[in-house]
Amino acid sequence: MGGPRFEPVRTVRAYERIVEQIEEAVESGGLPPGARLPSERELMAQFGVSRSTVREALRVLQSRGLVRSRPGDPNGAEVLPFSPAALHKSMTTLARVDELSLGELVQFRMVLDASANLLAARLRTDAELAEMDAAIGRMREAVGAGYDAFSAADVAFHDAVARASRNKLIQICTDVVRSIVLGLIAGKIAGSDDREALMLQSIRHHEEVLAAVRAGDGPLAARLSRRTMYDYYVGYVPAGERAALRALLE
Amino acid sequence: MGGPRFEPVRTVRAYERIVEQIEEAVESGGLPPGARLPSERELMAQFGVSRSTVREALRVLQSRGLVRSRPGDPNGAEVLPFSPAALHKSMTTLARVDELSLGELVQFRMVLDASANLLAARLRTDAELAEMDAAIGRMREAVGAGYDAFSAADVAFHDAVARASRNKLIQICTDVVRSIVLGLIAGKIAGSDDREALMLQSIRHHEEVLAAVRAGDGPLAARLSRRTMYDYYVGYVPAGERAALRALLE
DNA sequence: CTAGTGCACTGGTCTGACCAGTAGGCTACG
DNA sequence: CGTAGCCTACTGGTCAGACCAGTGCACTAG
Repeated sequence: MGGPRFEPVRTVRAYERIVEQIEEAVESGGLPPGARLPSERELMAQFGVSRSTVREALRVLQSRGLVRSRPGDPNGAEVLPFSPAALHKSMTTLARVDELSLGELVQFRMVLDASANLLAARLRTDAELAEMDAAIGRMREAVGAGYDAFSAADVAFHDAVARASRNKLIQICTDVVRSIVLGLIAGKIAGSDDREALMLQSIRHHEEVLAAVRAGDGPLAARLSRRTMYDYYVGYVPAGERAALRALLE
Repeated sequence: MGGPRFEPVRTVRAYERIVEQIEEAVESGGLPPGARLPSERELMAQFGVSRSTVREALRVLQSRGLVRSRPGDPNGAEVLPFSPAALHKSMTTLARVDELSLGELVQFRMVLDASANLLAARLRTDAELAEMDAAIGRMREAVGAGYDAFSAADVAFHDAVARASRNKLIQICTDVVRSIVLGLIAGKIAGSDDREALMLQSIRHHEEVLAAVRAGDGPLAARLSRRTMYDYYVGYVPAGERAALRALLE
């Protein structure tokens, strides 16, 4: 030992260098959302590579949701505002390939929603309370109108709570995980016979949660929200996984 | 209104179709990790497109962490086991471009870690307890040895807790968010004067958390873990954001 | 039996071309 | 003078064919 410690050289593809440079420019704010990249032919001159290489770099950036290109657009690729689409994609992949069970997903939603409620109870504004109230109103109206309308109102309620938590990470993860869960149980719902009873129960539960948030009782709101979600989804979760969900209920 | 509702046609790029097909094969298990894709020249025959198109598709799949290709490999691209690398990448991007503050990240870690502890207290095995114990032991040894060793032991402890929660989503998000947080505060640490005091306090806190987990008291473990993390990171969080963190402490 | 050498093949990159789109200027018509 | 429509100069999407450096494997010479 001793002497100079050599480290293995990592050959870096040309297109990767391009990705890095553009990514850096976007993330540092040098290329704000809405800005345009030069055209591919221009980029190939600036980077001193061929168009194939430029295009491979753009494909990567595009798959990460950083830019979008449109054929014929004389302005070149457009820098996009961040969207959790890439996050969503990778989490969906995770759910599909890595045996992520419905139980784990619901459990994670319980964790997120409970935390959102805990924070919302302390930080919510009157406008946000009104928003939650309105969402519950729409849930009530949608009982006879079918699952889609009901689910949309339900989503709106939880979104309002997540926003009131003031934590973007909670908002985004809530959004991503929820859409995966809804995708997994889609189709298993329409056939349910006691659907209306479940809706009415869910509305009652949401009202209790909202009351706790309004009263500023975070721990209570968190506990109630876990219970609400458990009752709403437990029917879709395999019996063997339900114990793990119950572990989150005091 | 009425009549047939037309929806805008979405032109689908050729490379996107290829991505979809291969993605589907990977996610459905038709191409398990370790399997090899045909070579690019073979793929271009199978899909009936040019090599550039095949390559753009492979770049996308590669940036999503599904496959890896290596020049000269006579077997073609390799299908990878899922790794949260893509998740990590998009969350890092989120943190950089979307003004994700350190406060939000730490708050999210508190949520995740508390939930992991809550679950771990109910589900942990003796082996996992031993692992946590060993990690605290390494933290103790590392007090004099510098921040890196201490931090590594600390990470090991939280990883053990996350694994004991039996929820992969919690494990992965914990891992991703932690590395972002550590990246953000890297460098602000070495200079700290009261570093050793902070370490000793942290060890004491971890011991209390472990005791609660061992006793099976989930709510207590959750509360203590939030406090532990708050005390450890509050010094790096801007004063204006600390109130939001305290909202998570009862 | 082994050490070494080719060879056939891989992915990475380049060149140059064609096509279908788009935007914006130009023209001819009202 | 105003506008509808065309024209052109671009764009990105795709293709074909080529070269190179690197790899694994079979074959061969010792």
